Amino acid sequence: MFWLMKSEPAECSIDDLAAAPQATVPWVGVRNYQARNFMRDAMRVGDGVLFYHSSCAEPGVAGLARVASTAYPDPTQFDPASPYFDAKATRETPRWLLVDVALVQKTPLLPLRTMRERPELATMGLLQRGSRLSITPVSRPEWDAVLRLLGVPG
DNA sequence: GCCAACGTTGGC
DNA sequence: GCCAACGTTGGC
Repeated sequence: MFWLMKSEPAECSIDDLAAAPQATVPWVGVRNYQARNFMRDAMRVGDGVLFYHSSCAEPGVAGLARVASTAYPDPTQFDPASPYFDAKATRETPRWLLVDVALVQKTPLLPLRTMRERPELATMGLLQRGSRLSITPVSRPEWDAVLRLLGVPG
């Protein structure tokens, strides 16, 4: 399958991902059940990921990545010092899961503005009215269309 | 900073 | 189970 995953570049940009050990980061901080369930139930190692920059000057797809692990507990939920701390989570019954995400390649930015202009992308979850989900599935045709716009060979 | 849209919480 | 209040997201 294919996915779009939002990251605030102030938190973890595509360059931060590239600079991480083995160009891989644990996708910490997801605190939405639907997004968690995608990671827990539907993601498979090797799935393609559109790495999206959100809440920034130039929102858009900034690179390609892949799912690099199965789901496991997000350690930040147990850390009282973390902004992602969840007092109701315990190590015995963790509430939040994550997957590791590995860089495939940085790309030229495909701006959100451009994506909205493209009819072939109109079905993307990201572009639906009121959509806020930080992880959304991407269909094969949507994936192919994005790669074409990025100038990346499929 | 604004605000629309959505998710969560908690009283009842 | 309902639903109002509140908090968050995220583009603009």
